[in-house]
Amino acid sequence: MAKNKIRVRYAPSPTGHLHIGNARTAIFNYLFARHNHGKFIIRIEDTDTKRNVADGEKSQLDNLKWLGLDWDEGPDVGGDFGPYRQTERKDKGIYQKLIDQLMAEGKAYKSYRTEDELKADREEQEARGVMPHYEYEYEGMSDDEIKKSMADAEAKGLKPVIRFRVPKNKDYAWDDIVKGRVSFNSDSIGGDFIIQKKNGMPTYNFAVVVDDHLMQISHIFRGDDHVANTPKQLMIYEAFGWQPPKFGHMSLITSAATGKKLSKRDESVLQFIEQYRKLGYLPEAMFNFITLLGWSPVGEDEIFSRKQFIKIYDEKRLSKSPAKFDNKKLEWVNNQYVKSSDENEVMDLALRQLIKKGNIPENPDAKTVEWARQLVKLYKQQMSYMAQINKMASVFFKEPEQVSGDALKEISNDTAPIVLNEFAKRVKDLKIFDQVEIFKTIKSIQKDTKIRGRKLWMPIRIAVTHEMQGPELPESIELIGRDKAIHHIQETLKQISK
RNA sequence: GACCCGUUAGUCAAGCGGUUUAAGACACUGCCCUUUCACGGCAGUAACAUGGGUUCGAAUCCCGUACGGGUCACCA
Repeated sequence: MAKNKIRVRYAPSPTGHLHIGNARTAIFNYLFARHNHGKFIIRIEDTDTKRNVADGEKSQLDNLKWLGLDWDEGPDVGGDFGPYRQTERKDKGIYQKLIDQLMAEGKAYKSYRTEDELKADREEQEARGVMPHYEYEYEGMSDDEIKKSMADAEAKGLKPVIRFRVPKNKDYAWDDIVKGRVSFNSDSIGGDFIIQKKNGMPTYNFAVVVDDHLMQISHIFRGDDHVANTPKQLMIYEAFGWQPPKFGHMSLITSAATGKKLSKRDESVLQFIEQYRKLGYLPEAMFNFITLLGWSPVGEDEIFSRKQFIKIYDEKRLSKSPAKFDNKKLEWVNNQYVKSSDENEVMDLALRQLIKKGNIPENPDAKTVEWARQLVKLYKQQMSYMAQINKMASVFFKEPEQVSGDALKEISNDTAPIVLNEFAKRVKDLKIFDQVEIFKTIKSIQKDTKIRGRKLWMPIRIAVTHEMQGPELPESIELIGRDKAIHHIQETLKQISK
């Protein structure tokens, strides 16, 4: 690419774990940068010091790395445009200088209206049915009167915020990369907005503009919820005479349950990457799934590696309409990866889940590890995320509950007890207890009893595993072990003989 | 309430005025495979929100309506 340098950023605030929506924003910026051989930058927007949490930044970065992202500049790796935390930039006086400039040019001013007053205004406006907005507090005053009003406020001990003087009745428009032409009239954005808080911190709308400009950001991909911020930011670019970057506002991910944008309170969807990570989802699969939420490739394939995504990524294919988060599809994608992934990777993750749940000891011996390996291999075809192994294979670890529901119906007949009695008896006498012999045993029962097919296999499956579905039966029985298998069968026989 | 935006099957989506009797995937249903279930293979059900235009021709362009969403903080 020979055009201007492509530089994009992901700018999280360190207020908590990496959210799915933010992860998606990060991924699309990353993909855009890598596809175009540009730079991907991380900047920490920590100007709201009250909301910052201790490990927020670290958690964000860790989870991004887990997803397979890497960046060229950022708080942890440095770069030529640092510092990469807004609080540090503030300490360097970067914002103050610019704010002073705006004030000197009459494009910003000190505002002394208190938060209580503003709140009252808003309530009154809302009651009147108009959009809540700030009304210019010096309306109609001469320069001298303004000066006096400010002096009076200072005398009362009020601390000012700095507001940006919004131009009257002026249209601000841009060609959005995903939405097309979007336009706002300056009168509809809520009045002169604050660019510096009472405590001296710049506000988001001001700091982003300053930093994006200073960091030479060329494109901004962010969530749809930022559309309304864009005209404000455009005004600031204009006030400084800076060239704004290109904007792309991506549709939001919504909850299938509520239809609303994913919010932290919505418990129908796991919201944080961290949670998926803990459940043993594969990072490649998460990357794959998230990328397909609101973006689609040209062909008909759905499974792509990170490298392939980088190659085929095209920001013009970002969707305009919001996408609901579909858990089933997520699980399907994960299962695709589990099935085709490296055995050791899956094994490793699954082992950790087994240990976490206490199903195998903290430091398993070689024999247990080998046994677990067989177990994981057995369930690999049907697992989506690794934590499922604990439930899927629960029969291997604890005494199963009574057979019930469809499974009970399945074995409530005359032939089931015959099969089970025979199987228990013959298995007991087996010289070698392995899957080959178990298979032969089942066949021999068929031969002698003439019971076959589902009526033969299902009772055994249900009695031994208490599940109606699962991996290869002989192999499963071998792994469960002879004593346990026989015990389960006897318990089941007791239950159905009543 | 105001301002912005969106609307193809249950869900994700392709589609960019004629090649569309509208792809593909998830989910669902059925069949096949495996002397069982699952996995896998094959097949099937199912959609252009609505009313007007424009045009020889509209899912595709324009306008209205309905519905959905986003934003209106000294949060980002």
